[in-house]
Amino acid sequence: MKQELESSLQLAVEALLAEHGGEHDAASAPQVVLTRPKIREHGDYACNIAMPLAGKLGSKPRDVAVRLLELVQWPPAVSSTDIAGPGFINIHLQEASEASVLARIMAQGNAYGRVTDSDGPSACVEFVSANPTGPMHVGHGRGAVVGDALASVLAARGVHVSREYYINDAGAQIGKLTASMWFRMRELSISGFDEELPEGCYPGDYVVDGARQILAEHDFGTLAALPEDERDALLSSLSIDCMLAMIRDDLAALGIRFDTYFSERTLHDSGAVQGLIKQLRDDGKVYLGTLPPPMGKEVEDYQPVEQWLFRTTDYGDDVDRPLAKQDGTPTYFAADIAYHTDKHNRGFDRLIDIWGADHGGYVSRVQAAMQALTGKKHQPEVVLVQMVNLTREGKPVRMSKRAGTFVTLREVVDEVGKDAVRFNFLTRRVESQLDFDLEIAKQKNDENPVYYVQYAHARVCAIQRKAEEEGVVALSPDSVDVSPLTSEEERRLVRELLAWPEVLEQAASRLEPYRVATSLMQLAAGLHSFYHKHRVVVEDAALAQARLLLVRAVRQVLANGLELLGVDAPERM
RNA sequence: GCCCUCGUAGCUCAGCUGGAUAGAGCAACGGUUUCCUAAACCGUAGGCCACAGGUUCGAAUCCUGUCGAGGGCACCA
Repeated sequence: MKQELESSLQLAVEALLAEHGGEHDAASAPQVVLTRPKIREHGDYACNIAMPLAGKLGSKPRDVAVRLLELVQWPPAVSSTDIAGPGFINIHLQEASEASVLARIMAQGNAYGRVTDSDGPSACVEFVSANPTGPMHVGHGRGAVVGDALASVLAARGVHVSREYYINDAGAQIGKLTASMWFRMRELSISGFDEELPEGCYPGDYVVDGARQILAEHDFGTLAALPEDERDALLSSLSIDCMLAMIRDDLAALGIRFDTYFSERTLHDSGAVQGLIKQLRDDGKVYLGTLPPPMGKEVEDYQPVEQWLFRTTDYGDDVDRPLAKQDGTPTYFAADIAYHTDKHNRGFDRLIDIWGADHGGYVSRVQAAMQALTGKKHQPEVVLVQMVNLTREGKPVRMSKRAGTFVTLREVVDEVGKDAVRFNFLTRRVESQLDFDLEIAKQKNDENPVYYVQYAHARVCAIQRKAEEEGVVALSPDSVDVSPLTSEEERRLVRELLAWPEVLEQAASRLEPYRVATSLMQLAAGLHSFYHKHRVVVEDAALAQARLLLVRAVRQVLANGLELLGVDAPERM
């Protein structure tokens, strides 16, 4: 509907420009964009096109608007238009065409607002990608929830989505994990063991649990008898599996599953990383050079060394970036561009990465590298998720992985519940830092917006049960006369439902899943407000049928939205 | 020193590819339950949109600067 209206107006704009002739032609016509006014009196859609056009033509905005309305050929659904304010064109739609949305929602069900497109673009959505060296913290959880919901929203709009977890199972941190595990295994197995945990190792209890699990399946004596490098290789693999199993379990508790777990190690083992570096060297995109010492940070051990540097400055980065460390092994950056190249080669049209804000400085170099390799700009598309400040009763909960004092994501999910965690993480834009208070999120009261939306859903279910009790049988949606729905509250609900596809479209195109959550809160508010003013199960059979259809449609859209967010839609609360 | 994000009601946040009177929840105050779930609803109060310039017919929104918060800045991931 919106597009129909826009193209109608666009034709009128072009006609108006033609009237003026001269240097104005259709190609120079400003783009007509309709908006939904905040104020109801301003119609269902509003357009500001007369203002910029007036500037172009040297006449008054209101005169331009008048002439446009003379020229335009509206689709039949338009009931009236008017010109308001400095020159806004306000468009009012016929109620019938609005209300027919109810039958459409019931016919389409879960598909309402969705787009299915077998030729649609494919996208790899990479998120979480936490090191398999310990449990996930709350910040990981936010990225996980945002990534998961974003993937769902994209899928709902015709994108063929694959959810992917990049396992950082190579590098020094894994060595630390392995050493920590071996320490705990010896501690558990050797009587009178009194060594101190080595510097840099992970002190958390989860390591002890992991060590116990591995010992349950592997004999300590056999392990101890192995040559050290052989034992390290085996233990690091077992440790990673163990940590990954824990992470998957934590993700499952949040209702998240991935299509692919991609191991960084395989990129090294297959020679993909070295191959990439060689290729870049052959292409002259890499050179041997020395980087200046980093600014603003105390670095005692800086020493100028020649390194293989990627010319990312040619593609908008601040400095060239090293691909290999002093000891010759590839940097994380080298592996990561090999990884992104792999994704690109797998044929994805879009690469979308959800990263924590602490990786913000990393964006331009990966985009630069990928542009150098594929020629595509802004690839990957990176969504930076800001930090979560965990508090309890307003006091910050200090977290340190090294000290082993952090609150894990799992503890929070267990304490607060999956739905509350997910919804709270999804009601805010990712750019804003998020305060998450354990005591507030735990309360099952109105400080928790998730219950507000879920309650609206449960409430419709209660109405449906009541209708059934009273012997009111819902007619086929097509045969319900919706003309009795004339009150302010009813019309508001219809308008909210009508806007739903646009909400999904915007959430997908802007990579902003929070729009779904805020939209659901508005719909829920409309439902609650309606509920208190009007009864559904009433004597007047025609009215009862119309209202029943309305609330069923509301329920359907609430359920659709909650499903996208991964939040349950309970029938009773 | 440089780069990124943020600064809107007492609190948590929407509104930001420029539009009409800056919104919601919580907290505060007052009201609503013979009636489909009060986890709800209705009302009142609450604002120099951090600050200062600029662009524009029009700026919370765009640009520049200042201040403040968070994150980042070779050989970690």
